[in-house]
Amino acid sequence: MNTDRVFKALANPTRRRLLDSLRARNGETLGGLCENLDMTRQAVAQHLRCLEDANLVATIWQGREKLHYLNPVPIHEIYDRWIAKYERQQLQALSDIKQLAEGD
Amino acid sequence: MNTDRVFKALANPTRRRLLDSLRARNGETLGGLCENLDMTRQAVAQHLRCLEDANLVATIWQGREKLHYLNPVPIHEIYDRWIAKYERQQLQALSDIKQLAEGD
DNA sequence: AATATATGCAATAAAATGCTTGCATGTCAA
DNA sequence: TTGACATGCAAGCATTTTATTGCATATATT
Repeated sequence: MNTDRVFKALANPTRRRLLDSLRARNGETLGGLCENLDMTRQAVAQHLRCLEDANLVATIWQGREKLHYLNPVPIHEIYDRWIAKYERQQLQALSDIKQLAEGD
Repeated sequence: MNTDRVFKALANPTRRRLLDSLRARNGETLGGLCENLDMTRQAVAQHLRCLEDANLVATIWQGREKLHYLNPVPIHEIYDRWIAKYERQQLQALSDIKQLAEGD
Protein backbone atom coordinates (compact mmCIF):
# COMPACT_ATOMS: atom_id res chain seq x y z
CA MET A 1 0.00 0.00 0.00
CA ASN A 2 1.17 3.52 -0.74
CA THR A 3 0.22 5.28 2.47
CA ASP A 4 0.87 8.73 1.09
CA ARG A 5 -1.35 8.21 -1.94
CA VAL A 6 -4.20 6.99 0.25
CA PHE A 7 -3.96 9.92 2.67
CA LYS A 8 -3.72 12.40 -0.19
CA ALA A 9 -6.72 10.82 -1.89
CA LEU A 10 -8.74 11.13 1.32
CA ALA A 11 -7.70 14.76 1.77
CA ASN A 12 -10.20 16.10 -0.74
CA PRO A 13 -13.87 16.59 0.13
CA THR A 14 -15.07 15.77 -3.39
CA ARG A 15 -13.23 12.47 -3.30
CA ARG A 16 -14.67 11.68 0.12
CA ARG A 17 -18.13 12.41 -1.29
CA LEU A 18 -17.39 10.05 -4.16
CA LEU A 19 -16.48 7.30 -1.71
CA ASP A 20 -19.69 8.03 0.16
CA SER A 21 -21.67 7.78 -3.06
CA LEU A 22 -20.09 4.43 -3.78
CA ARG A 23 -20.84 3.29 -0.27
CA ALA A 24 -24.49 4.14 -0.95
CA ARG A 25 -24.51 2.73 -4.47
CA ASN A 26 -21.59 0.49 -5.32
CA GLY A 27 -20.84 -0.04 -9.00
CA GLU A 28 -21.87 3.40 -10.20
CA THR A 29 -20.76 4.74 -13.57
CA LEU A 30 -18.83 7.96 -14.05
CA GLY A 31 -21.94 9.60 -15.39
CA GLY A 32 -23.97 8.50 -12.40
CA LEU A 33 -21.38 9.80 -9.97
CA CYS A 34 -21.32 13.14 -11.74
CA GLU A 35 -24.98 13.81 -11.06
CA ASN A 36 -24.43 14.71 -7.41
CA LEU A 37 -21.47 16.94 -8.05
CA ASP A 38 -21.27 20.48 -9.33
CA MET A 39 -18.31 20.14 -11.65
CA THR A 40 -17.50 18.83 -15.09
CA ARG A 41 -17.39 15.14 -15.90
CA GLN A 42 -13.68 15.43 -16.60
CA ALA A 43 -12.98 16.83 -13.15
CA VAL A 44 -14.89 13.96 -11.55
CA ALA A 45 -12.99 11.49 -13.74
CA GLN A 46 -9.71 12.92 -12.47
CA HIS A 47 -10.83 12.51 -8.88
CA LEU A 48 -11.84 8.93 -9.62
CA ARG A 49 -8.47 8.23 -11.19
CA CYS A 50 -6.85 9.56 -8.03
CA LEU A 51 -8.98 7.17 -5.96
CA GLU A 52 -8.05 4.35 -8.32
CA ASP A 53 -4.34 5.17 -8.03
CA ALA A 54 -4.73 4.99 -4.26
CA ASN A 55 -6.43 1.64 -4.72
CA LEU A 56 -9.51 2.94 -2.93
CA VAL A 57 -11.68 2.29 -5.95
CA ALA A 58 -11.59 -0.62 -8.41
CA THR A 59 -13.18 -0.39 -11.84
CA ILE A 60 -14.66 -2.77 -14.34
CA TRP A 61 -15.56 -1.95 -17.93
CA GLN A 62 -18.98 -3.02 -18.97
CA GLY A 63 -19.38 -2.12 -22.61
CA ARG A 64 -18.95 1.62 -22.87
CA GLU A 65 -19.60 2.12 -19.20
CA LYS A 66 -16.98 2.03 -16.46
CA LEU A 67 -18.30 0.72 -13.17
CA HIS A 68 -16.71 1.91 -9.93
CA TYR A 69 -16.42 -0.21 -6.82
CA LEU A 70 -15.29 0.77 -3.37
CA ASN A 71 -12.22 -1.04 -2.09
CA PRO A 72 -12.20 -0.66 1.68
CA VAL A 73 -8.90 -2.49 2.20
CA PRO A 74 -6.54 0.51 2.14
CA ILE A 75 -8.74 2.35 4.60
CA HIS A 76 -8.66 -0.63 6.88
CA GLU A 77 -4.89 -0.86 6.55
CA ILE A 78 -4.52 2.78 7.45
CA TYR A 79 -6.54 2.11 10.53
CA ASP A 80 -4.44 -0.93 11.43
CA ARG A 81 -1.02 0.51 10.77
CA TRP A 82 -1.59 4.10 11.60
CA ILE A 83 -4.63 4.94 13.64
CA ALA A 84 -4.87 2.04 16.06
CA LYS A 85 -1.49 2.79 17.56
CA TYR A 86 -2.60 6.33 18.32
CA GLU A 87 -5.73 5.20 20.04
CA ARG A 88 -3.76 3.06 22.45
CA GLN A 89 -2.09 6.11 23.88
CA GLN A 90 -5.14 8.28 23.88
CA LEU A 91 -5.93 8.37 27.58
CA GLN A 92 -2.30 8.54 28.60
CA ALA A 93 -1.60 11.50 26.35
CA LEU A 94 -4.65 13.40 27.49
CA SER A 95 -3.81 13.02 31.14
CA ASP A 96 -0.25 14.11 30.43
CA ILE A 97 -1.57 17.34 28.97
CA LYS A 98 -3.91 17.98 31.85
CA GLN A 99 -1.20 17.46 34.40
CA LEU A 100 1.09 19.88 32.66
CA ALA A 101 -1.62 22.46 32.14
CA GLU A 102 -2.47 22.43 35.82
CA GLY A 103 1.16 22.31 36.81
CA ASP A 104 1.71 26.00 37.53
CA MET B 1 -14.28 18.55 14.58
CA ASN B 2 -13.38 19.92 11.18
CA THR B 3 -13.07 16.72 9.17
CA ASP B 4 -11.49 18.41 6.20
CA ARG B 5 -8.78 20.08 8.26
CA VAL B 6 -7.88 16.79 9.91
CA PHE B 7 -7.68 14.88 6.62
CA LYS B 8 -5.65 17.65 5.02
CA ALA B 9 -3.29 17.74 7.98
CA LEU B 10 -2.76 13.99 7.73
CA ALA B 11 -2.13 14.21 3.99
CA ASN B 12 1.45 15.40 4.36
CA PRO B 13 4.31 12.99 5.13
CA THR B 14 6.25 15.56 7.16
CA ARG B 15 3.24 16.16 9.37
CA ARG B 16 2.73 12.41 9.80
CA ARG B 17 6.38 12.15 10.81
CA LEU B 18 5.82 14.93 13.33
CA LEU B 19 2.91 13.04 14.84
CA ASP B 20 5.11 9.96 15.00
CA SER B 21 7.83 11.94 16.74
CA LEU B 22 5.31 13.12 19.30
CA ARG B 23 4.05 9.60 19.75
CA ALA B 24 7.62 8.61 20.56
CA ARG B 25 8.35 11.68 22.66
CA ASN B 26 5.31 13.64 23.73
CA GLY B 27 5.88 17.22 24.82
CA GLU B 28 8.74 17.99 22.42
CA THR B 29 9.71 21.57 21.62
CA LEU B 30 9.81 23.02 18.13
CA GLY B 31 13.60 22.89 18.19
CA GLY B 32 13.58 19.26 19.21
CA LEU B 33 11.14 18.32 16.50
CA CYS B 34 13.29 20.08 13.91
CA GLU B 35 16.29 17.87 14.55
CA ASN B 36 14.87 14.89 12.66
CA LEU B 37 13.73 16.92 9.68
CA ASP B 38 15.66 18.31 6.77
CA MET B 39 13.99 21.70 6.48
CA THR B 40 14.04 25.08 8.17
CA ARG B 41 12.61 25.64 11.61
CA GLN B 42 10.01 27.95 10.08
CA ALA B 43 8.78 25.25 7.76
CA VAL B 44 8.39 22.83 10.67
CA ALA B 45 6.59 25.52 12.65
CA GLN B 46 4.12 25.93 9.79
CA HIS B 47 3.45 22.20 9.74
CA LEU B 48 2.92 22.24 13.48
CA ARG B 49 0.49 25.12 13.18
CA CYS B 50 -1.41 23.08 10.63
CA LEU B 51 -1.57 20.17 13.08
CA GLU B 52 -2.69 22.56 15.81
CA ASP B 53 -5.42 23.99 13.57
CA ALA B 54 -6.63 20.46 12.98
CA ASN B 55 -6.61 19.97 16.73
CA LEU B 56 -4.23 17.05 16.32
CA VAL B 57 -1.61 18.74 18.48
CA ALA B 58 -2.05 20.81 21.63
CA THR B 59 0.63 23.18 22.84
CA ILE B 60 1.71 24.63 26.15
CA TRP B 61 4.18 27.47 26.62
CA GLN B 62 6.87 26.82 29.16
CA GLY B 63 8.98 29.95 29.38
CA ARG B 64 10.45 30.53 25.96
CA GLU B 65 9.76 26.98 24.86
CA LYS B 66 6.57 25.71 23.28
CA LEU B 67 5.78 22.12 24.16
CA HIS B 68 3.79 20.00 21.70
CA TYR B 69 1.41 17.25 22.74
CA LEU B 70 -0.38 14.75 20.62
CA ASN B 71 -4.16 14.89 20.73
CA PRO B 72 -5.46 11.55 19.48
CA VAL B 73 -9.13 12.49 19.74
CA PRO B 74 -9.67 13.73 16.15
CA ILE B 75 -7.99 10.64 14.77
CA HIS B 76 -10.29 8.50 16.84
CA GLU B 77 -13.29 10.49 15.67
CA ILE B 78 -12.29 10.02 12.07
CA TYR B 79 -12.17 6.33 12.71
CA ASP B 80 -15.57 6.36 14.37
CA ARG B 81 -17.42 8.55 11.95
CA TRP B 82 -15.68 7.75 8.75
CA ILE B 83 -13.62 4.59 8.68
CA ALA B 84 -15.63 2.18 10.77
CA LYS B 85 -18.62 2.40 8.46
CA TYR B 86 -16.41 1.42 5.54
CA GLU B 87 -15.06 -1.57 7.34
CA ARG B 88 -18.53 -2.92 7.92
CA GLN B 89 -19.06 -3.28 4.22
CA GLN B 90 -15.59 -4.52 3.46
CA LEU B 91 -16.32 -8.16 2.74
CA GLN B 92 -19.57 -7.44 0.96
CA ALA B 93 -17.96 -4.95 -1.39
CA LEU B 94 -15.07 -7.24 -2.23
CA SER B 95 -17.30 -10.15 -3.06
CA ASP B 96 -19.42 -7.87 -5.22
CA ILE B 97 -16.36 -6.98 -7.24
CA LYS B 98 -15.24 -10.57 -7.61
CA GLN B 99 -18.65 -11.68 -8.78
CA LEU B 100 -18.80 -9.01 -11.41
CA ALA B 101 -15.24 -9.61 -12.58
CA GLU B 102 -15.96 -13.30 -13.04
CA GLY B 103 -19.36 -12.65 -14.49
CA ASP B 104 -18.49 -12.93 -18.19
C1' DA C 1 -23.91 3.84 -41.98
C1' DA C 2 -24.94 7.72 -39.19
C1' DT C 3 -25.77 9.58 -34.79
C1' DA C 4 -25.79 9.66 -29.90
C1' DT C 5 -23.68 8.20 -25.64
C1' DA C 6 -19.85 7.17 -22.29
C1' DT C 7 -15.50 7.88 -21.51
C1' DG C 8 -10.33 9.22 -22.26
C1' DC C 9 -6.53 12.43 -23.15
C1' DA C 10 -4.10 16.85 -23.06
C1' DA C 11 -3.22 21.69 -22.59
C1' DT C 12 -4.13 25.21 -19.79
C1' DA C 13 -5.45 28.55 -15.94
C1' DA C 14 -6.35 29.47 -11.19
C1' DA C 15 -5.75 28.36 -6.55
C1' DA C 16 -3.56 26.03 -2.77
C1' DT C 17 0.61 24.15 -0.69
C1' DG C 18 5.37 23.81 0.92
C1' DC C 19 9.45 25.88 1.70
C1' DT C 20 12.70 29.73 1.95
C1' DT C 21 14.62 34.14 3.56
C1' DG C 22 14.64 38.09 6.58
C1' DC C 23 13.25 40.41 10.47
C1' DA C 24 10.71 40.90 15.11
C1' DT C 25 9.59 39.51 19.84
C1' DG C 26 10.08 37.53 24.17
C1' DT C 27 12.83 34.78 27.64
C1' DC C 28 16.92 33.08 29.82
C1' DA C 29 21.66 33.46 31.53
C1' DA C 30 26.25 35.58 32.26
C1' DT D 1 21.96 44.77 30.80
C1' DT D 2 23.77 42.59 27.13
C1' DG D 3 23.93 38.65 24.23
C1' DA D 4 22.26 34.11 23.11
C1' DC D 5 18.35 31.24 22.44
C1' DA D 6 13.43 29.81 21.17
C1' DT D 7 9.92 31.10 18.68
C1' DG D 8 6.63 34.15 15.72
C1' DC D 9 5.34 36.80 11.60
C1' DA D 10 5.23 37.82 6.72
C1' DA D 11 6.55 38.27 1.92
C1' DG D 12 7.96 35.73 -2.05
C1' DC D 13 8.64 31.80 -5.03
C1' DA D 14 8.26 27.08 -6.93
C1' DT D 15 5.45 23.16 -7.13
C1' DT D 16 1.27 20.73 -6.85
C1' DT D 17 -3.57 20.47 -7.04
C1' DT D 18 -8.07 21.35 -8.91
C1' DA D 19 -10.91 22.52 -12.40
C1' DT D 20 -11.82 23.98 -17.17
C1' DT D 21 -12.07 23.59 -22.33
C1' DG D 22 -11.54 21.14 -26.58
C1' DC D 23 -10.91 17.18 -29.07
C1' DA D 24 -10.43 11.94 -29.69
C1' DT D 25 -11.99 7.10 -29.19
C1' DA D 26 -15.00 3.41 -28.53
C1' DT D 27 -19.56 1.45 -27.87
C1' DA D 28 -24.48 1.51 -28.49
C1' DT D 29 -28.76 2.61 -31.08
C1' DT D 30 -31.58 3.69 -35.03
